[in-house]
Amino acid sequence: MSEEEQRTEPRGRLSAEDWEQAALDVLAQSGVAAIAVEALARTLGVTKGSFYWHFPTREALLKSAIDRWEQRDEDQVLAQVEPIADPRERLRELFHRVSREVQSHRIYAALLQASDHPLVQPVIERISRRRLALLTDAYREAGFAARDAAHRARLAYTAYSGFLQLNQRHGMPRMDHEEYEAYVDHVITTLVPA
Amino acid sequence: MSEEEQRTEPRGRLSAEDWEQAALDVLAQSGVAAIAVEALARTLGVTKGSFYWHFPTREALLKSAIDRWEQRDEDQVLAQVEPIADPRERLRELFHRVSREVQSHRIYAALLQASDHPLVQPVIERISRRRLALLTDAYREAGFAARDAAHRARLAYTAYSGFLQLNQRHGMPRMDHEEYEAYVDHVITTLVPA
DNA sequence: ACCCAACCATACTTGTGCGTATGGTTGATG
DNA sequence: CATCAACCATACGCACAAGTATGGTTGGGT
Repeated sequence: MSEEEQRTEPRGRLSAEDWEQAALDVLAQSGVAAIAVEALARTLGVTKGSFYWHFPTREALLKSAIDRWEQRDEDQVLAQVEPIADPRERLRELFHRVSREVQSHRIYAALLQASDHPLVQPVIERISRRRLALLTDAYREAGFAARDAAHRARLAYTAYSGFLQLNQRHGMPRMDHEEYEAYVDHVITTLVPA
Repeated sequence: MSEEEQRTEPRGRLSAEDWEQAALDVLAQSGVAAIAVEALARTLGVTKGSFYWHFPTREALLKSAIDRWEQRDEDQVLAQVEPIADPRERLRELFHRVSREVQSHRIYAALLQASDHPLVQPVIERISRRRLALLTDAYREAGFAARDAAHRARLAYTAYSGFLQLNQRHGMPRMDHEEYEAYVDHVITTLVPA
């Protein structure tokens, strides 16, 4: 979680997807509340007149953008991790991947912070269930009893969420790259059975 | 984290503290954004005219209320846990206490969710530092090397934050009382050295 | 060349919540 | 019992962001 990413605002006419992408960028950097149609219009070089041609309402944009992200992200995670046969190795890889991604986790963190919003609450719930199930299955395959697997998965997932919460946006004493790597290793050796 | 708590709205004239307490109640249940002066006035049975006698602005109320909570909460935690001599026992007690408190953690969770707010950001930062230091010290006393102690403390604290985030307000598959106890035990045996 | 659908600008209306202005009520105190 | 400070009500003003109404522009197909 070190590099920066930036979208290039499209020149010329816009499509609904352009608005969704712009919304996701703002979401990643400033949270759900910062997604305002006039502000978005400014960054896209147009006015709200354009927006309300593509979407009936701000909520509609939010929904489309978030759904688009959820789809992309979920496919990506599953494709990268599911094929790994050994469950311990799969868990380690999962932790490592998660520790290196940037934009997608920024968005998840932003959604997490706005999880009282009626539109994002079900998204968070779906994602939590899916990822928790992914972890739980891996732990079971790794030899954990059903209950312990569920608990360990929950622990891992809450640690992940809490980390996003406390680091990305503010909060904790920051770590440099080297210490961050050491931390990730510590987490893996603590939470993944040898 | 199972019982409910409720403040009784005071009859008769109000003081600044009454407003602060009401604000904290709303904060615990509905988050920072829900602290609105007209809404608060309604629940207190008065109008905004009253509010602006006690406080110059909404932000001032927020600051006072949060500061009051931070003070109370910090004193309480430290008083209850610091006297325990054995570091492992202290850690276990800490986890258990944290798992049973309600209102104070609701408030912390609410603040966590609003940690991009300029007024709560420094509060979260202070609290994170203090609690992280508390944990780190305990792990060091328990025999961890400096680096490992810091990492384990961070893991424990992020798990705590993430748990609050994902449970209290929404998100994860909910647990009944018995399973919750089992989960806490799992966390303790996983994160506290035997 | 023209025309229509896609796209955008301008100028509104509306709702919400903070803050202000001003005057009324109450209770402790001399 | 009179008075003054503490407390509260009512009625505003104002800013900000969403949404609406309406008309203008642009480009690709015929």
